[in-house]
Amino acid sequence: MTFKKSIIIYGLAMALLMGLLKFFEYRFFVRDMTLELYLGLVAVVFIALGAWIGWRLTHKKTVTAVSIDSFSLDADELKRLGITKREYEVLENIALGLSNQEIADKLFVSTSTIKTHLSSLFLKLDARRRTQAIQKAKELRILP
Amino acid sequence: MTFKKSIIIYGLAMALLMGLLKFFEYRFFVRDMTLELYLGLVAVVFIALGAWIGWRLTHKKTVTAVSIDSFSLDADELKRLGITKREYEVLENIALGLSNQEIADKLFVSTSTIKTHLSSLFLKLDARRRTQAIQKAKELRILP
DNA sequence: CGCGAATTCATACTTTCGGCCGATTGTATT
DNA sequence: AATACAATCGGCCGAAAGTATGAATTCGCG
Repeated sequence: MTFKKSIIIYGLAMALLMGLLKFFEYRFFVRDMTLELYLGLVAVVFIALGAWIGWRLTHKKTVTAVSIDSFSLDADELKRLGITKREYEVLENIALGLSNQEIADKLFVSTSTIKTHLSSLFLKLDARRRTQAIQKAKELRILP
Repeated sequence: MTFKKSIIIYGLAMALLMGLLKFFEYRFFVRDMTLELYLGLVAVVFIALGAWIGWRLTHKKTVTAVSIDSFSLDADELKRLGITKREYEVLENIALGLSNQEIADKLFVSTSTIKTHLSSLFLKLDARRRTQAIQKAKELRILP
């Protein structure tokens, strides 16, 4: 459904571009436009199209996700805070209301490990309690 | 750091592309390659570059601003669950990440009272931990 | 007024959390 | 090889959270 639609849209866009190409080609021969300028125009147009396609392809999913829960993780914020994958997993799970033991079982590690990850998280989020960590994470938009 | 790196990478890619452009231009004049073929090549290359840039730019950091926090407290739900005013105040404050002591100070009562309210809340929300209570309250849309 | 619900508090007890150590392993990076 | 970091685990200890129980108030409402 969505895929077919995309194909059609991209096809139409391509056709339009090809038309533009021909148009410019015509002007090229008529007005003796310089080759460099012509190429520059083509390059700019196609780089824009490419960027647009890239954006569409990678943002399709995000857009639908947004309509569902209006949340998209900001990976930069995570990097800025130095929060690792494993730490983030623990963060997600305390936000679900799980205890250290439950998270340990879920992630197949010991509670000691969970505690270590939590301690790191508290440092990085400047929190003293798990509830505070959840709150701050939501403010920073790294949790829904 | 990462930003600067990106700039450099993009710059190098651009330079490379420009070199290719010149190379093809040269071949165009020498070998009398058809204009269409030349343009096609340019188009393909730049569309690829554009797609790549688009992918990089959007995949790196997912920024989604939209979310018109439309939260309206459902008083009916509170009544249905039998949650009292005071209990709800405590619920709000644990969601802010406060400790029992902090809530007690804020509401001018003792921690014993906070604990009592929390126990009632846990019963009514079917939770065993404050984090779980917060999670369930959000699911029930009685907390933003 | 009197009844029930809400709010308050306390004491004793168990469980969970969090801080503060230290340690090992594996994986990149240099 | 050396350095850095992520991920793992453990012990100890005090603080916080949560359970159970009982009881004293205050407040709304018929």
